[in-house]
Amino acid sequence: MTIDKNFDPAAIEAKWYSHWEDTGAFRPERGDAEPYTIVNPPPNVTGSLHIGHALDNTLQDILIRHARLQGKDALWVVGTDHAGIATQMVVERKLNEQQDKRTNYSREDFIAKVWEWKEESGGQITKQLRRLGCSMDWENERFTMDEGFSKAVIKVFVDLHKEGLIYRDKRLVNWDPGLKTAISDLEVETKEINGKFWHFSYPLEDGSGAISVATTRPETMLADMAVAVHPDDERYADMVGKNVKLPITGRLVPIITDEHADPELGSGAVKITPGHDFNDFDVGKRAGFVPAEMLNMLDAEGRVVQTSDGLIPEEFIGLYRFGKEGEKTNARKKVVEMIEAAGLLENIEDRVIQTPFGDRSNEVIEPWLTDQWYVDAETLAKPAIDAVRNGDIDVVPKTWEKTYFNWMENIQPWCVSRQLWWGHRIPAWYGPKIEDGYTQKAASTVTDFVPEVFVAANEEEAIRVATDAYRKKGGLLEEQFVRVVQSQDEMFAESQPAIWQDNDVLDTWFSSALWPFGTIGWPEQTKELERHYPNDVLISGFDILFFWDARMAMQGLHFMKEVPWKTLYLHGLVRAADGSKMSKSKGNTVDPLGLIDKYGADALRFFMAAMESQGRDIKMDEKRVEGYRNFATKLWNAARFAQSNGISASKTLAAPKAELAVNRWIIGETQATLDKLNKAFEELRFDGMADIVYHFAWDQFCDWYLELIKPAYVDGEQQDMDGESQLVAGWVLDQILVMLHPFMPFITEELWHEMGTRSYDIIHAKWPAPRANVDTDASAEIEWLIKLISGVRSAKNELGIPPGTKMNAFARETSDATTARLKNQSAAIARIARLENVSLDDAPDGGSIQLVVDEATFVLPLEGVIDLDAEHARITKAIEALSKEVAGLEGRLGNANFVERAKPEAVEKARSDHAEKAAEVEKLQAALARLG
RNA sequence: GGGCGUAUAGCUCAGCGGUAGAGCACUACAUUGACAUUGUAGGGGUCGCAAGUUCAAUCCUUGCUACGCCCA
Repeated sequence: MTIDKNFDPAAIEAKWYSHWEDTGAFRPERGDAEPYTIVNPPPNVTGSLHIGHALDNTLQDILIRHARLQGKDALWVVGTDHAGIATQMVVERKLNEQQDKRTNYSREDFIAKVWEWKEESGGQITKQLRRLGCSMDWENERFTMDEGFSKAVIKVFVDLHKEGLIYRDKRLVNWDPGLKTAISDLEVETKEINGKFWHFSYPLEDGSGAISVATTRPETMLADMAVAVHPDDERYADMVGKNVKLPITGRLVPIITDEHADPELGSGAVKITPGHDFNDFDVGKRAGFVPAEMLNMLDAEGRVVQTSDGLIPEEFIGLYRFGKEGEKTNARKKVVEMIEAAGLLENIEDRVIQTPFGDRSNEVIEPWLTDQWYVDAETLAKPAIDAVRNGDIDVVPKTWEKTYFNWMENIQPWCVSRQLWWGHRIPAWYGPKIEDGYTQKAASTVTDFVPEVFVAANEEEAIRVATDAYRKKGGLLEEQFVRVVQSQDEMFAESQPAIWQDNDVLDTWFSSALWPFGTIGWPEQTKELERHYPNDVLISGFDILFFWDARMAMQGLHFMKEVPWKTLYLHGLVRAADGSKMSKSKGNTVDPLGLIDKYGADALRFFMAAMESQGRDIKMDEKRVEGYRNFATKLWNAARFAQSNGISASKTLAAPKAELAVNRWIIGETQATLDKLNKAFEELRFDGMADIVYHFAWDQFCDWYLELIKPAYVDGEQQDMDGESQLVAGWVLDQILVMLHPFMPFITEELWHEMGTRSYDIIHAKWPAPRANVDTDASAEIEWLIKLISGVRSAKNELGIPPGTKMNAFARETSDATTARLKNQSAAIARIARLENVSLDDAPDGGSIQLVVDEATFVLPLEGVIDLDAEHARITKAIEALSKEVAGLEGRLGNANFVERAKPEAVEKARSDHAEKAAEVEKLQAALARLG
């Protein structure tokens, strides 16, 4: 086996990934080992891998591979999210392309079509995650709508309902007229748009005058129910209690007082539309209107409908609330025109308006009065707040705690019903109120019909529960049973006791909140559940802290009585090179698969790790990805070099015994690197991890160690490497491969096998634990050698002497230790520093380079080649730089305050630094004097 | 309006109570030798501004400025 001259990532990536997957390498049987668990944020089944996924999943894979190398029973749960709205939109769009539409199908048929789409085109992202090298447990891949998980979702709904933590309520919701569904507060994005502020004059009923109101939404005046003024506003004191006769509708509405009216804004009086404005809803409730009485004037698509008092003129019915692209009708415009025609339009101001938009549809959200299901988030949030406060959940970086607390402490009821077909259908059935009589046929009452609600895990149980309930209330005969129909209309059409299921589905996030336990068996009490809950860490972007993380904390604590994960690690966004947010519409996205094609998955992964410093977004920098591709190439070539020098796979896990200083040194460096790396893992400092391995592999191992042990050429032929160095180099290379494996799984697996026959793949190797000591003598010797070599190289470079020039050296004032080192390292000195002979005799007269290394001065004569002036300048420059440092240290040491009050270590260090540098200055000055 | 974050070399970013580092870029030199996806050497920073604390501040505190994000 010989390593190819060229490193081609593509050639090895597919090979090793399928090997791992085929051999079950991602989930080895380790039932007795300490468990380690991460659940992957389930990507949308419609999704494809974007750069954010690449970051998120790389970080997780690093931790999972590391845990696996540590011998833990590492489980990385993977699956996809059914993504209610997103998926339904995709399939509807496909139908539209064929001049077809969802409503041409029954609910069942449409859902069947979505499943069909999912089987054919969904889950593309799972293939792409494989290309990134993610070592997930594919054998147990989950889907938020698979049978087991759905069971968990239904159970959670039923149980929360039983506990009173889920309830149905009529109140204003954020209604998306584009998608025709309610959405939660989190799915609303407030944006500033340029709008207008219309000032209308509302005449008083008694003809005694008028009151001026201003609004940004004139069309809603059709459903006005009051005019409010501030209780302290003297201007309107005598009007309070009177009625206004609204223009257009002629509705009589009272002038009321409410703190909400801001005396400073406009005239100080505001129109109140409780059915279409969140503030007005509250004002309306305070004024004594119950939600069921509040006037609604819009349908699900935002078109005007008749209010229950029938006062909206016929010409308005069916008009869209305001004009926008594609909507020819415009209730807003018509209202303003009619007000103006009536002479009641006072003026129009330009104004920037905070406007709510649906995050998926980008439609202006309409506050709409409907019955929806709500989760009592406040109650569920409390334990989740405590868990972070008392450290059961460790938030990394800590700065996010404040954001978490702030949101959780002000949490609002969570609207979880969605008017969609794709998703978990709400397990609630409705039936007639017993006191209304279930055989009631009065069609006119159907609209306002308030049903009996039966929440049950399935239809059978719902029938049972409903039957029991009706019998108990005496509405059913003993032999009668409730049956299930499709809708309330069907029930009213027939004179039979019947129930029908809620048509809505649950918010996608309601189900994904159960991911940490629903994927590992719950509600069954499985062994997996016991072993892998709580999960060890959750890695997520901060953008889903509220959507997902916080809700997992709430549901996990409620149903499992334990936190879902011990650590919550939040990372930032990957931004475009210019710092802007990547988005498809801006066209500035970077395709991670393209980067993998170009530089290899290992390079992209290493980039993600290296750039991930806590609490900061990552700016895309393709040059750095390229740099890490170069790093992989470097490693490849180092292994090739090793192989060609008889270095092969280490036979030992422990560091080999070594006599040579260079080997003792590199073993110590390996240990030191490992210590630093382990610490970085503990602290989840991904950038630190990458930095540590990178510099050890490249600087220490390749640039110094391999150069130092490289055998010399004799008569054009390279000599054999000594056996000890072969063993040690093989061992160190193995340690590097293993340490690097979590970051660069593909190249490390390839080289692992190229270096020799192995009894296991590197994915299952043992994390290094050399327990070697740092040999301080050996380290000092090699550090000295490096200083000497660097000094010679640097001097030659500055004096313009070709680096290959061979010279001799004469050492002055050498200590015994230096004399010994010179002897020990003579081969390396000759080969790398190109000093063929280092003599302890006096140097001959004439031009020479003079180097100070510790106590000794090395004189390198080269008659006729040394430019005396240049050498003079070089030494002078060095003296100047050093003298500056010496002066600084002297200043500090001369300061009584420093000597008395600074930490003793600091004073001691200043003293020794000063002595060392002052001595060096002296030696350089002596050298300068000798130069003449 | 409230909260959070960021400001360090030309660029992208680490860092730290003892006067600064990496990668890229730049400059010079090098090549029968693992690697030009390379090597060696080098230049480049009053650490956003101001005040305070301290023997000592790029680091801690406060204020300011600029940019970004979240919530209302």
